Formats: sequence, structure tokens, C-alpha cells
Amino acid sequence: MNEVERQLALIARGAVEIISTKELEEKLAASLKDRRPLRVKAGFDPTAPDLHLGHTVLIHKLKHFQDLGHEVIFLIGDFTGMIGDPSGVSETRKPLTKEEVRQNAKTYERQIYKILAPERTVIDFNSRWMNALTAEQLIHLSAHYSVARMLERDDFHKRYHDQKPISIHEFLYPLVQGYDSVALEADVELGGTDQKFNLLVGRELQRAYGQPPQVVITMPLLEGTDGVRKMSKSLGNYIAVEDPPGEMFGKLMSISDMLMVRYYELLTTEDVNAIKAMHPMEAKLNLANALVARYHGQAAAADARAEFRQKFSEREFPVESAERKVLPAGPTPLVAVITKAGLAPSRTEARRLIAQGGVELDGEKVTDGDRILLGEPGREYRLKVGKKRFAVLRFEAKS
RNA sequence: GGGCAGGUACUCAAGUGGACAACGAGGCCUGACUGUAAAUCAGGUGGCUUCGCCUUCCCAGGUUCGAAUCCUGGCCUGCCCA
Repeated sequence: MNEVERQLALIARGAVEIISTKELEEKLAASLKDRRPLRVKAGFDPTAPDLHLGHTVLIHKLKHFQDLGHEVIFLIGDFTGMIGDPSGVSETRKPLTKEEVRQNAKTYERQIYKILAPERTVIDFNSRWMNALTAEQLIHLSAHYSVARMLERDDFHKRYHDQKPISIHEFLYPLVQGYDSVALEADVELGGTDQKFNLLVGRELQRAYGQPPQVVITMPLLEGTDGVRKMSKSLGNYIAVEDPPGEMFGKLMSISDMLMVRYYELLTTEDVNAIKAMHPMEAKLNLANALVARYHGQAAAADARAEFRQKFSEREFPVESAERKVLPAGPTPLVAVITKAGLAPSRTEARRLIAQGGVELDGEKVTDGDRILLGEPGREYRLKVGKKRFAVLRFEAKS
């Protein structure tokens, strides 16, 4: 197997589509011959401050390129973030303010270094060239694409058909993203399968601007914790890279068995068949352990595992990790205590939970919704709400 | 610019003067069962000083004993015509 083949094999691993493999081979061969690393770009939209495991699929692919000696560019779409990517969304997204975008971008920057080598990673912002673009240039840019072709896109097509609004600015998104490739003279761009259209626009624009078109590589979208919809910030079904160890561990343990296999496939290098042969729970524990260790270290992973076992397998009260809350002494309705401890959003909700048998005080199920705690100074209570919310409360005299 | 249709809770979607805190589905939460699984079943899903009260059906006014439902104006969306 020659060097080009070796690189190709690693690059292709897990990829859904490479457009085109032939072009990639040529680029790799040229790269080796001229000793010029390929410029590999992946863009991220800073709409929320957290990278989640779904993003890491892409980041790991970037890492593969990095390991092969190529130049990876982590592009933060701070400019496009203000537009809001319409991909796969059924309605117009709210644009972010400049300030929000900047804040979020900062957080991204910190997180990717858990995977990529900092000294060999280029981080760029598309506002660098987009802010400099004149209205005239923008109009020229938009002349390279037609409305009809925009409407070929699945999500636009659907919205158009369903009589849902599509704003002009959303048409600009793919163009701007495509223009990023022109500005960066990208050789390769990575994206999720939902990005295919945008990525292809990049190819066309590069041609229009007299550059060789980039190779497009699409990666599968990772399903979120619900196992159905793609992992996303806005759907709330995500596991963030910066989730605390215990939370990350817990979230991973509560995914379905089928989803677990999928996570193994896309987030690890384990042999999937070997996993399927294991007891599902063992396999899941392994997965949770491995991922927590990746982002928080082996020690944190071991702790998270021990805590998990205590909380759920043995159903002990996790005194160590429970939320601690000090309240002023004096008689207090339990529903007030629950909301003050942050275990329920409102007293009505707390009352409901009690009625449903979801509240335990010092290990005993509470049945009285009007229960009042005397709250003698120094008294501690162990409160459990639902299966996963724990708090230790302490009453203290005002000083 | 003109005509028509429409804006209901996280989402979809009933309701078109009183019995509506608002049908139903999805989602989410709780409980049972478990491997904290998944699937299934049962219940819940505005707030509060909780046998009662308060605030909700795009916004602001108005009609009425009484409005999510009627009227006026505004904002937003879609379709057709120009």
C-alpha cells in the first residue's frame, strides 16, 4: 500500500461521501510530490457556547488529517453565525448579536484543543474577510447562484412548499460559506451530511473565482440522546464536551442500546462487532468511561463511574456529590424547600412531584403535599426528587 | 399597490360568545417494570398564600353580564393579481 492509499484509507474511515475520491487522490499525490500540506477546512457556527459529541465526529476527522501532516483550519463562522444556518431547520433562525457570537467563539476555541494539537491548528474567523466585503462584491458573489438552484435544496424546497417563510438572508448563508472556501483557498472541506449543499456551493464558487474546487467530505450526523433526531444544541438532546464528568457519564448510560452501538461506531475506534458481543450494560459502562476519560481524564472517569454505581445501581444517597443548600432556620413548607434547592422550577411543580410519589425525604417517600419542615437550626435533610436530583439541605439560624 | 387566507401552550393542531387553564398527537416529567436502559403500561404537564384565587390563546383598544372566539387599529406570515 503506497502513501496515498494509506492516507486515503484513514480519511475515508467513517465518511459518508467523498466528492470526489479521484480528486482527493490527485490532491494527495500532488501534496506529497510538492511537500505541500493540504488545507483542510471545517466550519463551525457559534450559535451556542458548547461543542457536543456530534461536533466531535467532525473534529476527529480533522485530527486524522492533522495526523497525516496536513494543515487543518478550524473556521469559526462568527460572521455567518449572525445569519443563522438554515440547514435542516424548518423555520427561520434568530440571528445572534455580535457580542454573543464573539463570546461563544471563545469557548469553542478552548474546547477543540481537547482533540486537536494546538500548535498545529489554525483557527480563523470568517468575519476577517466578510467584514471587508463591500456591498458591490457581495452582489457579485450572489450573482453566481440562482434562486431556482437555491430552491433545489431540500429544506428550502420544503419550506417553500409548506408556505413557510424563507428570508433572503438565508439564501446568503450558503454563498458566504462557499466564499469562505474561496478566501481560504481550501483543498478539502469537511461537514455533516446536512451540509452537503453548502459544501458543494463552495466548489462552484471556487470554480467561479478561478480556483481548483475543493474536495468535499461528508460525515454522518450523530443522533442525540433521544436516539432519533440529530444531536443539537437547540433540540436539547446533546452531550456537551464540557458537561461535568458525572453528568456526561449519566447521559451516556441512559442512551438506548442501539444508540450505544452507533456512538461506538462514530466516536471510538473500537471494533463494533466485539461490542455487540458484550453484555450491553458492560459495553455501555465502557463507552461512558472512555468518553469521560477523553474529556476529563481517567481519574474523573473512575469517580463518575463509582458515583453512578452508588446512585443508581445501589440506590444509595450520593452524599458527596449531592447539591448542598443552606436555608434559614424556621418552619418551611417542603414545596418551598424543593424550589429553593433548585430541584423543581415552581411550587406547583413540586406539589405535583410529591403527589406522583417522586419525592423522598431522608429516604422516605413523601405523600403530603402540604408537609412543613420544622427547620430547627443545624438540622440536615436529604432530599431526593425524581431519580436523578439530589440535595442535602441544612437549616441554620440567621447570624 | 390590490385581493384572499392565517397567527392558540415546547412543537403540530382542535376550539369560532358562556360548562376553557383551553380536545388530540408528539415531546417532556413522575411512577411501575428494568441494566438509571430501550420497549410497554399508568398518571401528570401556567402560577399561587391550592377545596379558592390570579395571569394566559400575536399586540393595543373596543362591544358584551361574559371573548381565544365579535369589532377597530397595528405587527407578522403565506397564496393570487399588478
